[in-house]
Amino acid sequence: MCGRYNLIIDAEALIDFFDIEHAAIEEFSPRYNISPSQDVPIVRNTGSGRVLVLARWGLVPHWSKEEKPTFSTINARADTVADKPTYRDPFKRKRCLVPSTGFYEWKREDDQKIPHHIRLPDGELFAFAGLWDHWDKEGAGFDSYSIIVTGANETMQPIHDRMPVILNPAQYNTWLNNKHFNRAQLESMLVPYARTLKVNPVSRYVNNPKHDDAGCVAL
DNA sequence: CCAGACGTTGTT
DNA sequence: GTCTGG
DNA sequence: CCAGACGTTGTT
DNA sequence: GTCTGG
Repeated sequence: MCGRYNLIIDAEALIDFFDIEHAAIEEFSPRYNISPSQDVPIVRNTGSGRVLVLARWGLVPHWSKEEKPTFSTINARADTVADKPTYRDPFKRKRCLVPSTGFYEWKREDDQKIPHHIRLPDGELFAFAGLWDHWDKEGAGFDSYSIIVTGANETMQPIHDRMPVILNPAQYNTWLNNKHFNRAQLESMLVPYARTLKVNPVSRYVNNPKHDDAGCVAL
């Protein structure tokens, strides 16, 4: 599972790394502690280039009567994403990239839960495989998204048995091509990350969603 | 047919 | 214990 | 994911 | 909107 992550980078680097055609966000400050329900940058493909937009973490299906779903949609299981009513259509036509520089998982030890920060070897930018949808009510709509999760890879195993799907840059175009749907090809991308990750225990400071500074990635 | 769910994880 | 808010 | 609330009425 | 359960 993935219920908290960070995006410690400035807008310029984000736009550069993801080859963004149009950035539909006013401004962006590095985020150390992104929580569900918050508006966060995601990358979508419009057909004429990639756009960076703000979307709410926790996918609200277009058919939802309420502005908030009555069930958790922050994550979608890789093995059922093609079949679940909430994710089936987004999987076909509304795939997105969710930029990140690291995520947090809580390791259970006895009766304690110790937060860990997981990132790429050099803390570089990467992307989770995501799905989005648009909810609208009398013109007042918004975009929201979910992060796809799968089993843990070798590095993650000691911490937690699940992890978010991390895509490689070589896969971005195929994942974002919402005009072409090949279920088997797309599902083959939703696997545990093949490379080694860096895992560090951090202070419980990160536990509080109100905290959003460098203290979140320190011990 | 209509009503009600639509999700994930962890724990018992 | 369980739900809501961030 | 964790933190924090979890309730009602009447009065200012 | 669409599927499942009754």
